Amino acid sequence: MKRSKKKQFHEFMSGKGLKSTRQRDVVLDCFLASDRHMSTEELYMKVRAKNPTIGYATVYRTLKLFAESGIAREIHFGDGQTRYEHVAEGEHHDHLVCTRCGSVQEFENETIERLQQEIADQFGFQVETHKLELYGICAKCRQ
Amino acid sequence: MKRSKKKQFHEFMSGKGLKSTRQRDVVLDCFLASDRHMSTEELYMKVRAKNPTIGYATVYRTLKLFAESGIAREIHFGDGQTRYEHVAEGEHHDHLVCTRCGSVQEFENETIERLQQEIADQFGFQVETHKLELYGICAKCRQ
DNA sequence: TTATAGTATGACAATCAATTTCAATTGAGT
DNA sequence: ACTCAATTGAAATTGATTGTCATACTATAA
Repeated sequence: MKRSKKKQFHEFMSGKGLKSTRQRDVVLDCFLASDRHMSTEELYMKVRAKNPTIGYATVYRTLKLFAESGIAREIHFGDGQTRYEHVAEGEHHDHLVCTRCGSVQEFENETIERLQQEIADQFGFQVETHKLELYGICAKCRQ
Repeated sequence: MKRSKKKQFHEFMSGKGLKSTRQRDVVLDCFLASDRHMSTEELYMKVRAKNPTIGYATVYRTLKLFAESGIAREIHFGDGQTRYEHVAEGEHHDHLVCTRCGSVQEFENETIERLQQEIADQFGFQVETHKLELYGICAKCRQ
């Protein structure tokens, strides 16, 4: 699956007449090798470890390309930092965000998805994406 | 209901030993007289119209107090601007955000709320708040 | 009402994430 | 290898938000 994401990204790039570079490959590798949720800064640190000459701006720019190409998605948890998560084709997942330790648990629920669709239909609204986040205290922190 | 929000805010303030001032009253009036979703800048403009000497920082600070007091809630739609919405006691509503015209439609759905609770329980997660937003094209923009 | 102590204010500086600028470099097709 | 547009890193810039600080104000006590 990592193979296919690389491919997806490279196809997107060449389709747009954009170039494949050393730096972008490093950023891509770090991203694919990472946890699902990654702040730009976290990724920048990993990239630095591999190649200290790569600049912050490049990481920002490359992450935007990931989002455009569809292999990543921007997420905002309201703490002022943009994060990126991997996008698995067609799959949607939502988040349980612990407000104490910051951990993020994912979940999926088909019934909710369907209800969302119904609601949107009622309003004549055409859904493109959605965001569902539950904030609270995770099991570990509650002990 | 506006009466009670004013009261709620003033009780919060005096309970914390904070003071009621001309400026805060203006900001509060503008907020209560406004649409449900308001960026800080929009509110600042309205405040300015009433009293041009009130500064940006005061509006920011006052909105934070609104959130603390429970009469308002911060919302983030991912466009880099913090917005505030009115909080009606106990009520939760979710959003249909049009990515074309920026309009926001609210909705409520009890079944979804219940499912969220069930999911959280499965993970031993204690929900404090949640956020559900559907992004797409609104009926008006689709025509 | 006046004094008093602590809070609030506005102007401006500072911060933080994110973006842009720009001169120098590099990638890909010819 | 050559050309040209795309890319890069460093630094400057933006835009939102927060902090600083001297002055002004509020609320309570006296």
